[in-house]
Amino acid sequence: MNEKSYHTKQKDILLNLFKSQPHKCFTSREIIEDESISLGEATVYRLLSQFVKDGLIQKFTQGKASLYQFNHCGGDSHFHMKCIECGELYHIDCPMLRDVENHIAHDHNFFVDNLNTTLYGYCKGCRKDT
Amino acid sequence: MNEKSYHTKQKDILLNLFKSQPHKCFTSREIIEDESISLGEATVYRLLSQFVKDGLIQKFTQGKASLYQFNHCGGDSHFHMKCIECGELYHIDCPMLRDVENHIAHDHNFFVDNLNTTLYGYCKGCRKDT
DNA sequence: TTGCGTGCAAAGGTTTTGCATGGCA
DNA sequence: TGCCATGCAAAACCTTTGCACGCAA
Repeated sequence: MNEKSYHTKQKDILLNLFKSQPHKCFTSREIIEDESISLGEATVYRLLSQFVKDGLIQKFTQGKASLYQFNHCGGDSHFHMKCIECGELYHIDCPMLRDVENHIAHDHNFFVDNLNTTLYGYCKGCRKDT
Repeated sequence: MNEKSYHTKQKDILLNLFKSQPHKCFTSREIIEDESISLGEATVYRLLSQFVKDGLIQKFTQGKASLYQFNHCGGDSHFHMKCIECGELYHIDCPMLRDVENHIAHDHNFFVDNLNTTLYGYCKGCRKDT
């Protein structure tokens, strides 16, 4: 809107972090503790929510902590899968899952928001422990 | 599996709360502050995560707070979908979703645990607000 | 110069953990 | 009687807020 916004060094630094690893999900902690960045805690949170609002990055909540990721392509449709055992987060971008979304929408009248959805389960390495 | 577990008064009290309002979502705070229950804070959290693990209740993370709700359906295989807008929980049991599980397992090496997975999105009635 | 942005510290809220006691089997 | 469960308090986290100073325009 008509918000006055300054262009600061900190904004560049943080945005470049996301751009440098556009497929990586960052936790706020990870960013705050990054020595090569060294931004104030409050600043990180303020910039993150600002970026989210501006559509530069995406936020999704996973349990207690939030994850942030560069938004490479506006409506990029992919799912997240989190391993219950090791905690690793996986991305899956596959045409079949789009079909699933459509199927659920048409046959079950539910419109999945894959940005807010995380599939839980076990990854290849952790499966044996089940 | 070979976990020793005692049957306690507190477990009954908490489980009965969920059973008494099987469609209601409770926040941890709500439960802790319920005078008629009066369970210790730590106990509530411990029992909640225990119930979740046992499949007795389901946990949803919506924004900051976690929500807990009775899980009517024992261990059978189907997915849950929760409307972000109205909070209603839907069940979906459809052969296609089994195919999806298999697909993810075979082609993406991830083994979805549908008991712990909830799809978030908008139901038919709430979709217009999106 | 103006006033937004930053960083520090403190506050606020949720969940976890340590430890002594209580209660089930 | 063993040993898990409970409850209290403290700790551990994540995130927000207040405030003085710094810095962009």
